Amino acid sequence: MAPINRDQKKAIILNAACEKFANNGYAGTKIADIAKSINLPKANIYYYFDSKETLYRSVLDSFIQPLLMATQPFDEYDHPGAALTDYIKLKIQISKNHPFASRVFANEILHGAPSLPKDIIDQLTQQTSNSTAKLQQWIDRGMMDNINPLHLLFSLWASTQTYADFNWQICLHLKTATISEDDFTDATDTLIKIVLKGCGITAQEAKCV
Amino acid sequence: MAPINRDQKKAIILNAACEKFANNGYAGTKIADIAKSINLPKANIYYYFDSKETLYRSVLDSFIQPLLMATQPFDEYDHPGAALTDYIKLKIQISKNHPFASRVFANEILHGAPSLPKDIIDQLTQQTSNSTAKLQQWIDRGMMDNINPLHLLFSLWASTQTYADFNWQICLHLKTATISEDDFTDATDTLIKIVLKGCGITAQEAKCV
DNA sequence: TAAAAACTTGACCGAAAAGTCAGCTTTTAG
DNA sequence: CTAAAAGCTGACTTTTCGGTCAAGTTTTTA
Repeated sequence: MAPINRDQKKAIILNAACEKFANNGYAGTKIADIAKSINLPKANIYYYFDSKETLYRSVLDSFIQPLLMATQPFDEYDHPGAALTDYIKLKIQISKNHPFASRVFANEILHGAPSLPKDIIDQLTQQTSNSTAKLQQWIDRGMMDNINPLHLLFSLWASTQTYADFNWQICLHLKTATISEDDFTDATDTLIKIVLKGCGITAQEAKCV
Repeated sequence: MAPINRDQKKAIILNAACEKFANNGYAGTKIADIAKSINLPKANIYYYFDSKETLYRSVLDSFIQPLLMATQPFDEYDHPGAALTDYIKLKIQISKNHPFASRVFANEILHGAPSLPKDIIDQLTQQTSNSTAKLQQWIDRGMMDNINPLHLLFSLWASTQTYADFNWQICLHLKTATISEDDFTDATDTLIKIVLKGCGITAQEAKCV
């Protein structure tokens, strides 16, 4: 018989929980449903996770790492075209690769982040400060138009995350059951085109992700 | 004693419900909490609304009208600059004026629109078709760059709604308790600037809302 | 191979919350 | 003025669901 490792099994439960939390929210999700979706008795879930809250927090936690990675282009490049191009690509990749976790996180923010640990909030705040500082620097050096950096970021977050968060709506209008590879490419290209030109960024030399 | 009008009282309950649903989601909201927030006994809520589901549906319903109004600029103008300028202004106004209902609606979409009536979905689909057709027309007439109209709309929706939906996050980074009038102005101006220039739209003659 | 450790689960418990209702008060109609 | 209609609510019922546990089985260890 396949020797199931404890961490592997926790990961299986975590994945199932992630999808359920994404589809139904925290309060709308029953532990029994998570269990049933992977053919486990409810009590078995409790052998691996202390409580519903712990399980939910673990799901949130699993998304923090990818989330924090995305700002890398702002550190890596000293050119707004390169940085924004890669940033948009990365953020849309996250929507594509973590559709459920993205929605759990979105749901969390939507409701005022009641379960988001303070240290994570601090890290996100710090990152945003760094990114806006970098943008302001580029503006000051005449490398891009005088665009409010924070509101630019808000737009980028919203426009990229929307492909995960409001997946239902996207699929409705794209008349498809799931967003295709091509659609993600279209989304990325369109956004990059609008944002670079819209910010008056000319030469770009992105490395491409 | 003040003669309580039935519709007025229903509206009061609806407002209270809207805020609670926005903050806690459908499953996370207790009828007793809605009642307590306006100092009514729970049973009184049930005198005006058959069930929690009915009340929730009514909240959703109340947001459909403002939502459908927003596309007016696409019918009213035959110039992408004018239309997009007013559209962005209108959409951000909605985030400002209906912060709770916006979030209830966002939550509904986030979870795959389980309670959205089919006829509303059809209306939204139809509107989107009209808007993208208009955009395509402007592109064909050389009035703007060849931008994928649907993805442009997705970005506009996301970027404008984010001020209501992810209000917590916006306030966190703006370091404020509530988004100020000036912040909304900044948001609007920034978005309009990026989008018009980003779409290669030159002359604009918006009426301003 | 035996004892300990790890894992599994059906049955149960208690709290929470949706929804009901009988009986009350207030308002309205004639 | 009175009877009916409308409005109100405390107390109750019912169901659902998070969480527990005792009694197992399987795996590991020595």
